[in-house]
Amino acid sequence: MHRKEQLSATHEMYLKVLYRLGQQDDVARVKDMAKGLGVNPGTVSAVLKKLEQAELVHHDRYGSVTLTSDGMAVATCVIRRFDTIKALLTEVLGLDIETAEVDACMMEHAVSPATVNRMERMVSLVMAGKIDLSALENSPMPFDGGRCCDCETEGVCRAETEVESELHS
Amino acid sequence: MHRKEQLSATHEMYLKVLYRLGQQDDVARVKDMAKGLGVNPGTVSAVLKKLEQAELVHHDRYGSVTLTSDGMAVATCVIRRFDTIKALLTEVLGLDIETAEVDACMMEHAVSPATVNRMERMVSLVMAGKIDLSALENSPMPFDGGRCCDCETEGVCRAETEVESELHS
DNA sequence: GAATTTTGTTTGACACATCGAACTTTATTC
DNA sequence: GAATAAAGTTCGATGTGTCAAACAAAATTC
Repeated sequence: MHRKEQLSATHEMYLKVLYRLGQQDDVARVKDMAKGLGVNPGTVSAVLKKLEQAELVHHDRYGSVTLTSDGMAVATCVIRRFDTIKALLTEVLGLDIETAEVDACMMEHAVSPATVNRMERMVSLVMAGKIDLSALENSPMPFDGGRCCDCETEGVCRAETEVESELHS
Repeated sequence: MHRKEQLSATHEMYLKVLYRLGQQDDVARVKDMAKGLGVNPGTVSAVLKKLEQAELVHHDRYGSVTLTSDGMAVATCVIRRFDTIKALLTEVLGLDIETAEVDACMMEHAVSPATVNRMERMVSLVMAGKIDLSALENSPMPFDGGRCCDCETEGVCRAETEVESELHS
């Protein structure tokens, strides 16, 4: 995998959704991708064209869409990032699953390999009971008034524009 | 701070850079922002226009640029996110500062308030010595061959397109 | 197997963030 | 204070990701 030019977050999402669709149903359709991405079918057509040029998918006109092996490699990489971040947020930091999924879906496009590796390591040690996080459970939430981000109860404010489009999972 | 429509990552970056410039020099100039963002001055002019409409900055034509109080609130929020994520990556996960800064700069636009709060809590407990991470230091890196992301030694591969433009700090 | 419905594509438009180049203001220098 | 330099703005263009609407192909139904 020596893909020099970084893929956009968008392209990564398309590949991820495609991968997931391939897992549940056997074939993926434009319609399903559009639904999964919360996006217009016309948009999917357009993006698929680029993805095909990059040899990440192939797509029979009016037919099904599948990942190439390169596309598959990228997709599994993105999914690994997602899973790792989600696990970190839930298992280590104690966030609820919904918030964790929304955030992981945005963060998955922003982490370097080194970071993912460290996160993964942390998660596995915590889950193996080798790191004691009881201090975290008992500590109070940080709260000091004036900060715009202190709205833990509202939780998903940053994500709420995102929620209706079902990009995440 | 009830800002319903989410700001773009770009706008957040502009505000953050502006804040930092305001700290070191007293006045911020378009030139400085352009430099700090790795972007053309014309672009700064254009974006500033939007930011001014959103009442996040004011900008005297051909003159200096300053944050409004709303802009200041957003900027400090973004910076808090950056600092928190950076601290998590270095203090908790043990990443080097360079990688942590690059990643934090991308992730700062992708985390919900709830997540930042949890991260902050975690960081402060670790730094206060209330959580023992020695298991992490001694554990081997995850490595299982076929994965595209297993390139810890190259570290910043995902970020390297980003590095030359000095967006991060 | 013709009509209808569903699915997919194309087209034209838009917003965003960007550039480079032409132009305008402001600042500096002589 | 006129000439020059530096900083800022505007303009036209580009690429990306998106939409809605018009159109085309495939699938379903009768």
